[in-house]
Amino acid sequence: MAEPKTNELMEKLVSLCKRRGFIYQSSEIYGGINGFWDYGPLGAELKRNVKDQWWKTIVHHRDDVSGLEATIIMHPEIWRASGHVATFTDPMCDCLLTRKRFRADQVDPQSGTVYHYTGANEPATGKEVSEAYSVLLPAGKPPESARKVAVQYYTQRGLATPELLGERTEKVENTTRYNPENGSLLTEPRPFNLMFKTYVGPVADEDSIAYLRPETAQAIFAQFKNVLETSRQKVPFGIGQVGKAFRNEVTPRNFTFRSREFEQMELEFFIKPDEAIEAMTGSVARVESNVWQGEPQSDWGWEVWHKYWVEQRIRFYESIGLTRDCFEEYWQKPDELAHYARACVDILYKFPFGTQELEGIAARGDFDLTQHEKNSGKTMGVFDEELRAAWGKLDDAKKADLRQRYIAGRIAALAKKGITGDAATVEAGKEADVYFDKLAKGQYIPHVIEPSAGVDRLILALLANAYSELTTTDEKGKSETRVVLKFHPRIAPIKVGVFPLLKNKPELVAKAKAVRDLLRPHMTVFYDDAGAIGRRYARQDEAGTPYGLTIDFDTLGEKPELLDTVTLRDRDTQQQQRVHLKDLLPWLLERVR
RNA sequence: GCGAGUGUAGCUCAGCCUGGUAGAGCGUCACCUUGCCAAGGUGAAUGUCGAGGGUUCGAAUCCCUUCACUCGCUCCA
Repeated sequence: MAEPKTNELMEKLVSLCKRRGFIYQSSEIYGGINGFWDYGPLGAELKRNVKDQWWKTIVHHRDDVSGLEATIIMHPEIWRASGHVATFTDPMCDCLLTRKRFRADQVDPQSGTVYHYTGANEPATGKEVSEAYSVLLPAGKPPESARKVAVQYYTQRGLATPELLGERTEKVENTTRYNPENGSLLTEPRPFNLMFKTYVGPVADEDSIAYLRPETAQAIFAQFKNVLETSRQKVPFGIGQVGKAFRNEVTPRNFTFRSREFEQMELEFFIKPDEAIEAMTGSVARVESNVWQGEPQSDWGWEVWHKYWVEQRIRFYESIGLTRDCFEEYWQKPDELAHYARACVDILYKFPFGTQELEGIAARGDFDLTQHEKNSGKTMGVFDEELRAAWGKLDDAKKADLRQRYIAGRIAALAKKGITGDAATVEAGKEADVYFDKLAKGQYIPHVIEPSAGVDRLILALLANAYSELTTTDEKGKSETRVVLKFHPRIAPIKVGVFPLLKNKPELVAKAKAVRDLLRPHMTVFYDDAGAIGRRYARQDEAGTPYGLTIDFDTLGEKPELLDTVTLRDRDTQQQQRVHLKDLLPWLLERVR
């Protein structure tokens, strides 16, 4: 994937973004700051359009989704409940020889003989390195292999033919200070805090620590009950949110693709557990592969809902101009899934720098709400009158069948955690008692499907997708390459450019300004009278403006039958048509929204 | 965080090796011109040479430090 051509495209994109005002480096006048990017005039419009389109599609155009806008700083307990405090603060250490990084708590303990050195020198040149180093030699291996590793280390420090100094040995047991692969000493474990930390209130002490949210999802879970109450929604329903999130990434890379401050568009869609569906409808619908599942049905379990949302999300991308062949779907394999996930699909976009994740659609079970119920002590369950009624009519055989399958599922889950045999059977039985007791009363904790998209990487995908070059050759044989950004009209920062054919004719200028004023309440319009008309078209092509309007002498009535008509030029085809002013607004609105 | 490379006008880059006080093309702006695809003319603006320090009579140029970007490791719950 690292062909020069692709890097070239990224370089062109980066410089275009700056030149035309899509994306700038944050704090550029002070030398920039790693992992932060600003959106310029065109970028701000583009991003706004994309977020609006998501919001319209997910929230406004559906009855079963409500919106939320939560704060960036939340109670720190939220991040303990979600597991972020634990997983985002693991100490890490690096191999001093190969630079490979390890989680300090995941290094396998080893025993053997440690060979310590105080340094090394090079008799031929008199150079000396006085850094201490040591190598762990597993029992049974010859001492030469330890020395060989040490020699490699000092060679990296600038000695061509190092002679080791101050060798001494030491027996150790169960140490985690050495690389299991080559015996090299590791660096001291250092904390890697991927959450941005701050302090709430004037006193910066341990008790006032708070975090900038590393994802927007948790706020939705934390406000789940409030939204359920006030929106009068019933499961299945969703809560959507667009907002900033922050991660102290080790290495921000690939322009805005991995930034430390970024924006997410997340939906948490809450559904009934499969057992409840089965109790109410008799069976749970199955996924038929590669078949569109149609509109939501009452017998959908999590698998069909998951598939449904994958399809919905791809349709969204199609609606803003990304075709299916830009994507790859990656269904995570069972052993890759995070502990809380039942399934996860990554929608990958074929970026110039590689095929990378644009959106993840995870089936998270009831993990998050359960965690918050446990940590907050507040119930996250819902009550379903119909479920209670349906449960009352179930025969005992069906109940026993459901319970048996549930227990089998729990035993499998416990086995993953290392709990097996009688202990697992007993534990699963206890869980089943609690769970089915509640189901019988019509109570359950909803499960969730989470389509989670990164706005900034979507913007990058849209820019890469829109980028095209057009090479023209004039009559003198001089060829010229111009850039055209082929944004879908829905997301284009500027919808229409308005140009008087000539700027030294006041009637044309006045009429063009009138046309601009006619359209401006309804869409972004850019008026331009500088330079030749072709130049103005080209400038708008580069900004991705889908339509250009030219006001000429016919508009003013030079040919009476053409009075009040304008030339409408299409960015992608360069074709022109004449449109009457009275038809103009509906014609444009139909295409830009 | 490690290693390599890069950093000069809004953009693309020359100048650096061999120190002598900064240039080109494109773009931008103004005026003229221009009857539909970056036409032409005239004029103009724009640089703490990424930042800080050092060597030197003198630093874009040599040295050190630092920041940012690109690539390779690593990380991406």
